[in-house]
Amino acid sequence: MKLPISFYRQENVLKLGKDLLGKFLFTKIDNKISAGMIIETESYGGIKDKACHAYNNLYTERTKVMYERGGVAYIYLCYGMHHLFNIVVNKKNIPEAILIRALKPFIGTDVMKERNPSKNFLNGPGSLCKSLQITKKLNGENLLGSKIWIEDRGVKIKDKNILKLKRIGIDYAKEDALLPWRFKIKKI
DNA sequence: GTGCGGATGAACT
DNA sequence: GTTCATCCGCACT
Repeated sequence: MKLPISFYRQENVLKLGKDLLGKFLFTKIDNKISAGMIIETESYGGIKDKACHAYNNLYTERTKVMYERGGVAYIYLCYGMHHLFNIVVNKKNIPEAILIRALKPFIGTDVMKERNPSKNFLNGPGSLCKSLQITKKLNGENLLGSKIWIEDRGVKIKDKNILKLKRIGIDYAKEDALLPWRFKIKKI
C-alpha cells in the first residue's frame, strides 16, 4: 500500500531516513511502471544543516519546494547533468528532505536497463533517476499521485542491520559533513 | 549579464 | 584511490 500522507509529515528527518529503507519507490512514466526497494538514503536537516540547500533559510526558485508540506518530490539537476530525487518531509516551511541514493531492482528491470544501460543502473542518486526516468518535470509532484509514489510492502529492516555513515560529496559543509546521516541496509 | 562551484558517474589505476 | 565531462543555479554587478 502507498505510504499515507501522515508518514511524510513526521517531524524527525533522521527517523524517516531510516524508515524509508525497505520501502519501494515506484514511477509510472509513459505508461511504464518501474520500481525498486530503497536501500540507501541521506537526510538533509533544514536551515541549520550546512549541507542542505535550504541552509540559513535560503529560499530560491530551486529550494522553494522543500518548504512545502511533507509528501512531495524535490528534484534538481546536479553537476549540470544528473537529476537527484529527494522526498520532502515535515511541516510547511520546515525545509527538510531525504535523498534516495540507491535501490534494489523490483519491477520493470528491463525498462530501467533500457533507459540506463550502465551496470550500476540503480546504484547512485543520479543513476536511479535515469533508470526510473525521474526528471525535473516531477519536481513538486505529490508522492501519493499516479506518476511517482512509495509503497510499504511489509519489509522490515532491523536497526542492527542499518549502517550509519557520513554523507557523500558535501565536504564544503565543514563539520556537518561528518554527521552520520546516511543510512544503508547492511549486506546480509 | 557574468563568474564560479557543485547532494555525480564512469572509466580508469 | 584518481580524473574529468559538463551546465544549471546562486550570488553578485
